Amino acid sequence: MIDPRLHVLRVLAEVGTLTAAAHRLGYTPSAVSHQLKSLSKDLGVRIVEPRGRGLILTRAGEVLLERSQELFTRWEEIRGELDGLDSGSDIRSRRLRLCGFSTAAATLLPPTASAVKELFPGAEVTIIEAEPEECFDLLVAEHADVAVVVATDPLPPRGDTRFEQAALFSDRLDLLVPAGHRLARRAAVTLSEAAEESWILDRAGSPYHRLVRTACAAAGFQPEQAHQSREWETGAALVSAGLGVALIPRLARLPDGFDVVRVPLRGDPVPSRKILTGIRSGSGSQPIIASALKVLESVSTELAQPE
Amino acid sequence: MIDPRLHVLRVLAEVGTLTAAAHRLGYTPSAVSHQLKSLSKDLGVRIVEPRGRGLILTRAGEVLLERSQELFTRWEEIRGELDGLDSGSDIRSRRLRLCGFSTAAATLLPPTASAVKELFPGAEVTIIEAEPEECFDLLVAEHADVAVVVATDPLPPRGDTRFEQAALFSDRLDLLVPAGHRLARRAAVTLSEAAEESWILDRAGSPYHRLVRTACAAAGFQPEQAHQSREWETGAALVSAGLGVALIPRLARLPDGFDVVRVPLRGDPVPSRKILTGIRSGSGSQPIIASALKVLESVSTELAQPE
DNA sequence: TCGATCATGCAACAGTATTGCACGATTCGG
DNA sequence: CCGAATCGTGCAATACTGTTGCATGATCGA
Repeated sequence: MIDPRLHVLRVLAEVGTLTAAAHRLGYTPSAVSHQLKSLSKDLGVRIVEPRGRGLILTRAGEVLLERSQELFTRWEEIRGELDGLDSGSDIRSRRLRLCGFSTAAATLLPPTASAVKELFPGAEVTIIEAEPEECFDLLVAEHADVAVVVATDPLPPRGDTRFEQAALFSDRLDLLVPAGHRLARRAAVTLSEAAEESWILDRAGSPYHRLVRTACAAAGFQPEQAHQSREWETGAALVSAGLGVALIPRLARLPDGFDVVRVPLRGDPVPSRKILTGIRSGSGSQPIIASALKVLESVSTELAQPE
Repeated sequence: MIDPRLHVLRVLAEVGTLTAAAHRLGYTPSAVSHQLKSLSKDLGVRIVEPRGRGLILTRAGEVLLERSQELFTRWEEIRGELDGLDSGSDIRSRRLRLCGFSTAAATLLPPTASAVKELFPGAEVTIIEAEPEECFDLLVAEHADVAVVVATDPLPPRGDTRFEQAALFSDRLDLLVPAGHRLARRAAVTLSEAAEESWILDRAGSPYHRLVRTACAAAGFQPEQAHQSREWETGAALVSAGLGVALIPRLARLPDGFDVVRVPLRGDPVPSRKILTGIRSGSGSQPIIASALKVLESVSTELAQPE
């Protein structure tokens, strides 16, 4: 509704080079170049200028971006208002697209989807699994309406007026140990009790790696990284083989067949990762989106409740 | 920048039938039908519904129109802000398109254009002659930036938030009489002194016809219409031939060679037609448009001054 | 009831946007 | 200091969205 070329401009402002922006948007550099050129021509104002071998926004470009955000927000509000009063017409029903990182997509979103479908009969609910940073791209591109992401991630734009973010719940971390481990029988342990263990982490630089290091630092030690794993499943396999211990979010379900034990952590604060929701600014006025957020909340407390 | 389909919807709301809207927009009915359909699909809301053999807006359509106007206004403001701070880049210079009814296009706009061109070197200034009602269409379609119209015209949407209208000046009306007429030598006359004359007017229903009748009614008589003329020039020819008298705005210049005399009118109020300017709401923040309005004002007082 | 007016759907078409590739400019590593 | 890599841009070919023209069914006025 609002000129999509503004999205292109915004991505360019973030990444700094036209090529990277194009890649992220699924266009070719040539296309992005033309879009910006035509936008600039339509406005009669120069909005980008070469800086090194990349492009930066001119003052006009920055102002354009800054001010136009209000348009997007306002538009989402209007959409919401429209949905609200269009009682019962099902020209194409409602449509809701939920996106989230893998764990969320597997555990949180399916029950949410079916609950929303019950509240809005005839609505079409889609689930998209995507990396957290990708999620926000999906939001702006209108390929998704609600995002569920991990707060710790590198690029959840903070204070970005494009989005409204809200804390959903804290996903507590459990200590994952082999079946025969000295801590396996304990009802709960503090993180520092595992300070001397060998640790299985994601590779350095990854969001999860940072999360674990931060938690351990808060407990007063540096984990010794013995092995790397990206997926919970491989991590569990390594733990099961006695190669070390790991932290795993309560939400992450493991396949059967691993000889491992989840030991709840206690402490103050209790180690956890923060899950939050994101929507396009203003889109919360759309009934189906508002209701999705509500359902998400009840679903997540329900999942987090069992200890 | 804002979705142009909203313009289509607005015109439809005004005229009531898709075919008429299409005709006014220069599209075929088929195209308009598809535009509305795609808009409706994108929104997931029914925005028009059949009423008789025309279409009317649903409640959602009305709200959409009402609320989206703010977007257009805001966008114009942003444009203005951009133009303001883009100091000295001439990527395509500024561009200004003035539109006005025939007399204005002939007398008011040319000096305005050249004055603006001096203030904004390298700016490209265009003049478009158009009927007053057409002028507003040109504004919304972004084919023109400033309109100069006669207030008396049938469809200058009053209180329409799409436009900002401002009184420019009062164009006094002169009495046009043949050279040897009994009033020809007078320095000024009241309108009622010509009550018994034969009158040359535009055809009934035209804006000018209404204007003259209103003026005469204020002076206490009904003009007897002897002949019809659409253009000032033919009217002057008829007057010159002794077939009657006419009212002609001070602004309207007549070609040489007619044996006619302009006699200024006096009275309270002095018979005149009101000229006003129109711009898209918010676009007044664009420096070149603001300056055009300013220049227009000084140009018109200058033209109206000589007696 | 007949004729006129209207909105809509479908296939053909036109115009716009995108792609792929080549070129010139800039930067970084050795 | 130089070569390789990366970047943005322009041009012709292509793909696509949006428009046209016409036929159809529906509604209204006389």
